[in-house]
Amino acid sequence: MMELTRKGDYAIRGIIYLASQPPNKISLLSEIAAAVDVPQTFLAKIFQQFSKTGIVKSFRGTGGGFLLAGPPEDITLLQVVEAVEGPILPNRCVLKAGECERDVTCTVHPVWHQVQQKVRGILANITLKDLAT
Amino acid sequence: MMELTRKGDYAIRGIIYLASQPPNKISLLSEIAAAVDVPQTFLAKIFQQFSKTGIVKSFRGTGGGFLLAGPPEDITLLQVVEAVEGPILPNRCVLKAGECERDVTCTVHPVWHQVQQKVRGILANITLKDLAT
DNA sequence: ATATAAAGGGACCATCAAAGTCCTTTTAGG
DNA sequence: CCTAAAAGGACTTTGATGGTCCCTTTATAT
Repeated sequence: MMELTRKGDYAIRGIIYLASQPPNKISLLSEIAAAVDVPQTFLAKIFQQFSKTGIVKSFRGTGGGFLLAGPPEDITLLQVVEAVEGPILPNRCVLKAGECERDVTCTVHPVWHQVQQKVRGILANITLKDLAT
Repeated sequence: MMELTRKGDYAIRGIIYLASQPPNKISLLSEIAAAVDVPQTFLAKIFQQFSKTGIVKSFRGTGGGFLLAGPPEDITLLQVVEAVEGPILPNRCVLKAGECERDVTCTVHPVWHQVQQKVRGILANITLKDLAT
């Protein structure tokens, strides 16, 4: 359980590639996809999400491509993962009150909350600088 | 991401019910299913897994049913979750070397390992006694 | 011995999200 | 205005999740 999806996996690989490039070097999607061995069309979707959440910048047309939106040390693994996988919610009832019918009496609730906090803490402490080669 | 499946959710509810019963009181599957509001046939599968991993004892025939295999304070949430959901593996490459093509060079690997350790630690610290009402 | 009450187990089905493809549109440069 | 890129929508495929059904085994009670 608690497995990262393939999408998350690809996302991390792709953005680490970006982070490993010389600063301001624009990378083509085709280039990234080939380098990290991910289907280009699928990676495209992933980078669109990156672009929307603002952790990468994209440029269209000739000479276009992708660029990290900030220095690698400012982008955390948490941001990357949550950008494509959504928020980290070990159990449906962790955040959204009301989603858990057993709401008030749920003794397990605080445990999942603790898990969530710990995991987010770990991921928030790792930056792309730590991960880039 | 990192969501518990419904199976895991049901499993926890079911076993907490057991843990909340008087010691040595045998509970029927039908009774548990009704109490925790889970389809009985589905819960049956879950308790079969519990039975296999040895955290509950089952008795067949008239007067049969289920019983916690030990005192609630000896059964951890980790055992319960892993019994039905399998081991906690945030990323495919965490445990099984070789499953990760990028093996040796994978800088993310240690991060997932850390996540795994923390989560297991939290869950291993919670027993059914803590959770039962 | 036989009827009955339970769990065990296998096969099966439905639904939904993950994973991936394809095609058209928009944007920018040469 | 042609070409190179990303953006975006629609679609398909695949597999896991969630769940049902039915038959078998085991045990008890009459």
